[in-house]
Amino acid sequence: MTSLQVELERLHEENGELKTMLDQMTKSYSQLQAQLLIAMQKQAQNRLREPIKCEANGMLARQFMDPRLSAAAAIDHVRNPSVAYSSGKTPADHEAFSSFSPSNLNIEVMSTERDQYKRRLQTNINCAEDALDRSSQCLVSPNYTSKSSNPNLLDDDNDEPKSSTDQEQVPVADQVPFRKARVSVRARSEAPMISDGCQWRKYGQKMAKGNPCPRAYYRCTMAIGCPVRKQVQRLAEDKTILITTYEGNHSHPLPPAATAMANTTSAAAAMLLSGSTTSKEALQYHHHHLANSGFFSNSQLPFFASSMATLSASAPFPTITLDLTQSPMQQFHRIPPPSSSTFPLPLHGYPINHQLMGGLGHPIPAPMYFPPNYKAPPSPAGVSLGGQRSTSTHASGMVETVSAAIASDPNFTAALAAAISTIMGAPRPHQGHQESININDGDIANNNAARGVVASTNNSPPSANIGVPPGSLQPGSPQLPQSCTTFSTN
DNA sequence: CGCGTTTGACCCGCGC
DNA sequence: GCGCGGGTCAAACGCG
Ligand SMILES: [Zn+2]
Repeated sequence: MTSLQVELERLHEENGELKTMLDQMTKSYSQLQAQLLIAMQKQAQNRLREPIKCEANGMLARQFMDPRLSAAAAIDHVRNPSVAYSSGKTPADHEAFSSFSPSNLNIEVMSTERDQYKRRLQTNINCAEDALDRSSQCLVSPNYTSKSSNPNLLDDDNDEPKSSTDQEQVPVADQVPFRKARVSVRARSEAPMISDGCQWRKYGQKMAKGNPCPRAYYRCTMAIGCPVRKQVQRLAEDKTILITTYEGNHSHPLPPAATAMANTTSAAAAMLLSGSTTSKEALQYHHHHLANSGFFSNSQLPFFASSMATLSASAPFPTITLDLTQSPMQQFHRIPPPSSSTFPLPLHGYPINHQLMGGLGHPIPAPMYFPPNYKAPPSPAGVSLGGQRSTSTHASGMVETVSAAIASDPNFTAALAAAISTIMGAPRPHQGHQESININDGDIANNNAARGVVASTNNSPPSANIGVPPGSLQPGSPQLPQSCTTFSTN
């Protein structure tokens, strides 16, 4: 009895420690991510400024524009990331890469926002930055703001008073840009909706043009003003594949269960952005670079998955597509649409899958799809945080929470890796260059919540989704936190 | 009765 | 100006 008690106590302590650790990790993760995103933005901007030979589409125009404009555009661009995940089986399976990683990601980037962007740029040049919507901003918890008090996150900002810009002048809350970018995720799922840890309210449904299956529109309801939207639609050819397209950044802290997705999309969006701003070549370069750089060894990044990236000139919005459909074994090579080009890119596939699929620490009811070959995170990941613990995730109560939190770690690692890799490889062919980035914290002023829509919680539609445990909010991990640091890329 | 979904109207950009 | 298509609004619906 006594020994048991002692043991129990010990466990409690350990638990506490773990929690703390987790919290810290989460924080740093968030910070890193924010930094990363910012860095990416920056790169994008730089890229825009330099007249690079981009094969591309609309981007060219931008590039040649007034630097400022382009910068603004870039920013703007960045701020609205939209990411779509598409999963499904790949139509063709070449063996592109073998992947040890659970899922091969197929990334398609359609960088075709051009016209709209141009326009937008022209119209609100004055402060694209401000204009960035706070809407898509993610706020950071107050505590987060330790370092970041400098108001300027972008160099450009200096030039222009961000103060009263077009609309609301919120402190620069939006470090993370992406206004229009979209991230689409493809995943096999019988459930009507993938549980991504967020709460969604359906606000519309429409028959898509070339698809028998209707497209559903959801809005994030975890916070009243949250600008995040998502569209869910089944693939016409294969109805078992669900395509979820995300747009915007959460303006509120996310529960652990939701961070994976959020982070993933953010990273993808960032990549998209850097990619879009980058030429295809650059991307390839990036990939190559990554592959060759000893920076990360595969062993260290168990979660890395190979993926394909596609740039397309025909998409309305810059969109990046992550294909989670494949199980590790079935690799595939996606066949790019005629107008797009694909190339391999490293991305963190596993975690996504894991999380996306609802593989959080806690058991989730049916709706979720678990990857057939899903295994506990490879312990080799020991290097990475928390990897080892995640294996032992079936606990209850507190542990559950913790494990859930931990579950997101792998993702964290992957996301980070992806992000970093993007940064390192993509941007400048010419290496060696240091940039310091300052991010300030902001708050979000945006509240268009005023709409008639009532906020409600719970995402699960009748049949499927599972919500996230209400209590498991993770204040410390806003999707895009801010901080200020220096990044060196080379 | 409250709240989320349903569903047709409505809006808006775009091409003709 | 018109039609189309993607996207959103919001009154009505219907489920606990
Ligand atoms: Zn949200």
